Amino acid sequence: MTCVEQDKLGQAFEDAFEVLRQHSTGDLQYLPDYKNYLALINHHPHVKGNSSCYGVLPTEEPVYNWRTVINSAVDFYFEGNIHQSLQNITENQLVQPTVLQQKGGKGRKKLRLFEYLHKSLCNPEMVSCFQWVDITKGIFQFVSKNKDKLAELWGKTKGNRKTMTYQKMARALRNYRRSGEITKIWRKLTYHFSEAILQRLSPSYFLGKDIYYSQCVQPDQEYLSLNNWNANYTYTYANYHALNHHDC
DNA sequence: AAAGAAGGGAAGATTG
DNA sequence: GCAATCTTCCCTTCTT
Repeated sequence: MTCVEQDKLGQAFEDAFEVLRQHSTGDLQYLPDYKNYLALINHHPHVKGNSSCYGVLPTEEPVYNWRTVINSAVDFYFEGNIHQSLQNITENQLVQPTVLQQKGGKGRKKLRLFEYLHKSLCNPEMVSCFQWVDITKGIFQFVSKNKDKLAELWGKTKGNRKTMTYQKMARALRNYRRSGEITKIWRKLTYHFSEAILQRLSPSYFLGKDIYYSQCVQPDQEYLSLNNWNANYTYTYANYHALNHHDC
């Protein structure tokens, strides 16, 4: 991203915030998120968000939701990206290679549901099915409309006889409560990876990075209205993840 | 009232 | 054979 382009994006944000200032009901305490977002882009100019990610998501938030404004700005800047719906993704892109990973060279281990979910959460193609709410705390949320699609893919990955549904997958998730690997939190369709699972599955370099917000969403906010932000956020993270891996 | 989401008991299936 | 890990079915309760 050149300086001129950064200026343009910055200007788009400023314009968007000016609109927000004129219409909001005082939600501007979240301005630091915008700054962090810019910091990420500035610090890693080859990483950029993809506005197309949120084309498939529900748009039920108020017009002047601050995140909507931010995303509008990003969308404006990155215009030209083409919406890629779930229908356009081939099955090969979505279905993970069947089961099994090597473990220390001693035999194979079955792919577990939480591993599949965590892996899929880092796949930008899956934002229409579920997404991070707070990536550093391991909180994620299913998208009501496409949650069964994700379950179906999980079922296919496992090679189940019958079609997997969200209801059945949620039953498996409830079983995780006993082991504590994944717990349900009070929000609709929202779950939480345990610290131990996160440490096991998350890239270690990620956990220490302060460019990621310690909290994407304030507790009293409506998670369901954050799809746009999270879609872009997830996509940006995925790019960052890939590039970091490459750099290392 | 209806639909969706959530919780859980119980039995079955698969796998290491 | 056994334990772990789901999967499947079904019922109830709660929320929107």
